[in-house]
Amino acid sequence: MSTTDRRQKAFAEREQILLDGAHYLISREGLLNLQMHRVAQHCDYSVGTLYQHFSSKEDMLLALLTERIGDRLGLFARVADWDAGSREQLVGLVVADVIFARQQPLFFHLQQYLSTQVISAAISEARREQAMAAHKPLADLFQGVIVEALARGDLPASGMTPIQIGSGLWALGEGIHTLAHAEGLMDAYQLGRPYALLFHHFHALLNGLGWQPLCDITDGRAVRALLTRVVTELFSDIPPSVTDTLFTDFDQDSP
Amino acid sequence: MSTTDRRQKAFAEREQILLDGAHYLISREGLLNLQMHRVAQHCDYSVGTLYQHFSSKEDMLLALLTERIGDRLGLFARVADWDAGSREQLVGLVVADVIFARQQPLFFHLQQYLSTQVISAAISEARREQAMAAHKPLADLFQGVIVEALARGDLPASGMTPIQIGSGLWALGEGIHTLAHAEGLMDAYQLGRPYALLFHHFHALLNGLGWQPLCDITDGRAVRALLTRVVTELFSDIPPSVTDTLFTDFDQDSP
DNA sequence: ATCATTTTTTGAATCAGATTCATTATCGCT
DNA sequence: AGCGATAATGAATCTGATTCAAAAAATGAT
Repeated sequence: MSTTDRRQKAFAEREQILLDGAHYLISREGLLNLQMHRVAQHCDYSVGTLYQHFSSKEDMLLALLTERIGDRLGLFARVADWDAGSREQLVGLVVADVIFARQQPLFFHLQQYLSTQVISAAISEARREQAMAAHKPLADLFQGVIVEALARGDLPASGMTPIQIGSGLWALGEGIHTLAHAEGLMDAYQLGRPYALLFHHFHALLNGLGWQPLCDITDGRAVRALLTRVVTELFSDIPPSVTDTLFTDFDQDSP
Repeated sequence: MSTTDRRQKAFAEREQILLDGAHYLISREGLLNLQMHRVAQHCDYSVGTLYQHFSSKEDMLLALLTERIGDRLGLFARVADWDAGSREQLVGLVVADVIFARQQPLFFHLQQYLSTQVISAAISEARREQAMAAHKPLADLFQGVIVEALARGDLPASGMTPIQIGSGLWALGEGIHTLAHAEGLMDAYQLGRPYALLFHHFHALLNGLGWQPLCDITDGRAVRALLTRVVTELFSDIPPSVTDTLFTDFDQDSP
């Protein structure tokens, strides 16, 4: 067994090296220009070895994506451990999401690329399951906030499951990311900073779901005050250049 | 120049033939298996001729996508001509969107595929502008409903532009499409029919924005009644198998 | 109608880059 | 050291998009 163990460990280590190499190359030359033989070359392994780890290029990219989910979860976990109301926590999750989107734009490009039917066809079942499993804690965490809101009575009971309730909120965030990343769209329609819009609509949706305490969305200052609180209490270590995106645009000078 | 005119016309006609051929092949063998030489072959032209029309495969696919926007607009236009309140009209637009998504799943796959940064790099500027321009009437129509709602006082004025108000609604729809199309996601989290969820959250968001008249989202019957009205008044010609998706799931047996 | 000129079409050849697999090297063991 | 077993290698293969030199067709002046 010892032999097998050692081998497995070495194998896992090498996989890490390969993924790091791929990440490095993408960050230097872009996703579009990533070539398998260059990854192998960069890591001083042969192409064949690369294919010992990944069944295809797409498979490798999904592994890269899956790796990052941990970082995302780290940001989310801060929110879960935070002593605050369920509504604040949700806003905290959205802030975490936006911070992550800014810190790791590659993650979103990969996600977008790999979830395309055309591309996802080339991914092995095992790798897909691994990705699903890695997402699980994240979904659980999100669901946990909703379950607790129901338990506390912040949110009126309905016939819907917590996940169904959450799906709208999730979809809204996902949709804003899509708009934000769509080439030329933001400029064409002068949408300003998409993430400022996100918070506005997020609160509107929460209000519409009857999530207590309600928030006056016409009061831009109140919305911003909550964001500031989230940032100072949870994300004070994140560079301001990243958290800046959160702060407004369209209602900068409202009362 | 009669000669030039005639040539241009013939050229445009051939482009149509090529696009139809591509569409036919995709519908038979899937987007994944589309090959340029097969398109040429199928239409009895040479590969070189194909490239006279499209600068790359992706360019051709965007042309195919752009072509369909007209169909989408057709569904949307019915709603714009409909004599109803602004809130009903918005729901009508969402219904149109969902019908289109079911009728032309290829549209969404293409949209998803082509908006990927990796892929969109291979598209000519001219084609991109053409696609943008084709989208314009659709955006205008959507914006028109919001402008009128503001004018009628159905929606409280805020510092936001109509498009900014609409962006949340649009993002929600876009996000639900994304979830609906993500491989395995709906099953993994038992979300049921995504489009039933969409209407629930859509009304919640409208309520949260203060869009009059408010709708009691706990009353599943009322939500469904409005959908039925939209379908019978605007989309009675659409096969029930398509409009079925609209009708719920999670609150089927609520009071 | 003929022919020189321009424009269009053609498809075999090229090219890029992912993937394979026969060969070579390494390992663990006796 | 020698013997399988296991892993690594990278040149060769394969797929499929794209190009471009040559052939064909259209134009229009004589």
